[in-house]
Amino acid sequence: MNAVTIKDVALAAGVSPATASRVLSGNPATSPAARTRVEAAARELHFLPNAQARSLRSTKTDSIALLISDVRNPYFSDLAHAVEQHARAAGLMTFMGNANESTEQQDEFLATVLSRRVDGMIVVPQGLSEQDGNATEMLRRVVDSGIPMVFVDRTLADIQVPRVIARSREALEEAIAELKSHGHERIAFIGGPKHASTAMERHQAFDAAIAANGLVTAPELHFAGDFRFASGAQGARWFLENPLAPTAVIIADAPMAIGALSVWRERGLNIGTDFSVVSFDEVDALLLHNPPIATISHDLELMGRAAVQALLAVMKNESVAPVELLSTFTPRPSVGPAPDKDVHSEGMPRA
Amino acid sequence: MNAVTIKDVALAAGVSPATASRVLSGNPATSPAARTRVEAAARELHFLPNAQARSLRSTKTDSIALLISDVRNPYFSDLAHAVEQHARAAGLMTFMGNANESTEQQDEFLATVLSRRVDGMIVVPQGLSEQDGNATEMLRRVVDSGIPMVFVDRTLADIQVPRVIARSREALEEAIAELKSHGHERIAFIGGPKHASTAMERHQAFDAAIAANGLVTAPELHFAGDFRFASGAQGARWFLENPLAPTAVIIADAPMAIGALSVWRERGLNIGTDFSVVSFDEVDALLLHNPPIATISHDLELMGRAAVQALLAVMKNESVAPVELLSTFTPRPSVGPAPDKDVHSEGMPRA
DNA sequence: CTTATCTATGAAATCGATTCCATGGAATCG
DNA sequence: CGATTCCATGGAATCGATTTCATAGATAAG
Repeated sequence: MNAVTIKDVALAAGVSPATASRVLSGNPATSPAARTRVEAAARELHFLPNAQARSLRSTKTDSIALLISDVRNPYFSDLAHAVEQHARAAGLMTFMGNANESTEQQDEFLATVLSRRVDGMIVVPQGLSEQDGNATEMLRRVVDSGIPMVFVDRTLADIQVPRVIARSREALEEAIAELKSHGHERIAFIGGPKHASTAMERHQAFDAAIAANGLVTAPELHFAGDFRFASGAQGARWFLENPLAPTAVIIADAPMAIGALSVWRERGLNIGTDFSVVSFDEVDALLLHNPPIATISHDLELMGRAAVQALLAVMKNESVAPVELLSTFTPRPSVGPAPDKDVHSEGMPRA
Repeated sequence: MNAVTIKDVALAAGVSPATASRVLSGNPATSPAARTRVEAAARELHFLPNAQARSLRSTKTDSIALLISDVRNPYFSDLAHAVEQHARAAGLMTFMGNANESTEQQDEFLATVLSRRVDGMIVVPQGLSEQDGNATEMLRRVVDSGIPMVFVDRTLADIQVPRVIARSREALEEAIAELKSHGHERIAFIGGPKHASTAMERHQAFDAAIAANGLVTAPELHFAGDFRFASGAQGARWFLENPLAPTAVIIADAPMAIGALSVWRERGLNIGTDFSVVSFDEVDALLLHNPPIATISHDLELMGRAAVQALLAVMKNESVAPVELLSTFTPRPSVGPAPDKDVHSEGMPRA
């Protein structure tokens, strides 16, 4: 492999490995003479330090791990990109892992990364700590190991770690007020999986906003998806067949929204006319859709930056206050007047 | 941190560290008695081996690195997901890095990963080796270091490494034949950046197919983008203002296609009527678009699997033949009859 | 019953860096 | 000028595992 070790460099430079090490790691206790010769030798030999040996001794790695829930969800890839760029600016390499919405894969990544050592971790956590203790056991162990860690986007109720999350309450209020002003009274909600705190937060905020606006509140208006395409498609069918005949729907993330829209398009329905749609997350497919979909979105660049800042603070042993970012509601033509008749009886072209 | 070392486990189990190590790494030269006691002690103490120490000695890490060009491009996140799942199935952890279409970030990741040791690397390489030697110098050094490596999706002409790539020639032939059958004669091409081999391959295949079909061939029909949203938007304007008044356009990747479509939509143009569009990559936004966009797509699950298989073979010192996957053309309503009059004169609503 | 073979084990070397400690020589001080 | 501090340096210990090597004890072979 890379046969060049620091001994080779030291030999070539005519100094001891200790001195070579000092020069290469910027220790000031080195003479200019030694410095130039070691540097020349290192360059000459293409010396690349063995990070394992280095951090085995020094316990520093200049790298962090980032665990996201789903690489293929643009929400998370945007977040990942932001985290990576800001970490890079702080001199930290980012190792990305994909939990794939599974606690097993989350645990595997955590264990690997913990045993390979990183200086800190930014985690979008999964799991239902309350009901299913061992779903988050590994995570708790990692936290207990003392490695600097922050949660981003999602949290776990019973694991206390600095966090950067989004608050959708206000934006949902706006969205629902907007729907109400268009005459909608029965609004459905296609939500996310219980293991994601964001799903719970959005669901509760939805209920609160519905109640505050005096609109119809019923468990039948809530569909439990899993934040992925297929469950959005299911939700779309559920919506069409809903006995309460809702005239609008709010969807808790983009992949589900896309799944739903693809079903509705197939059935020839007209969004904004037959019924109204608001989705979380602002992604190309929703903006390019005809009509464009009203969204509740997050500034992921900001979220990524805040997460990195929080982690850097934790790494410096500073105390970090939780960060709550506000979501933004953007009205678009996917919200239109509530149809006179139910979309479910004759208003619907072919269902 | 994780204060529990193998010595603690050995002590607790009443054996030497050597025996503990043998038990924990599955060495058969261990007595059942020792085995049970060490295993119990390890479980008891929540022992997590220090991967750095382990692989410092053993030079095995059970992990690979995956370098992609752009996390936010769904094409690559799909590929990443496939690679990750198949690597996982083979017992390998994947560390993902994002080159962000920049050779600098590519080099940083390569250096970090090389110095932290991984057992192999799957790389979507960037850079123009022919013209700009040092753009790929680091990559060459990594290859020379002897670490098992395969290229996926893209290649570099002068670095010989097993590869898994896609061939678009046939699919482009089909696409262009389809366009021709609809009466299109002047077809434009919005291509990718020179540093990506896929951009070159698609461009050449386009030229070949155009020539084979006896259609208009002219440098003015080619726009050089960079595989990203903004350059697609530029390309869209370039297309509308093109003096040769092309009636159809093929776009070399999805982010550019989305950028272009958003411009055209803003101007109120009707795809499939005013002019026809074919895009590479099959992503939600293109399928949900109205009308759906005809695409030339790749089986990324297959590509990811092939890449992992190739890497595993290289790691076992087997020789690996290059893999070429065929792209698939899927006609959709974004391809329609060529307009009688130029879209560029009066056919165009408001430009 | 003796010798040869095998098995499980521990002590010690090893991987490649960093860091503690001791030291010789230069610089500073009284 | 002698005593003291400072500086750069090399030798050796260290990080936490794996692996080599030697050995005691058990087993098989003659």
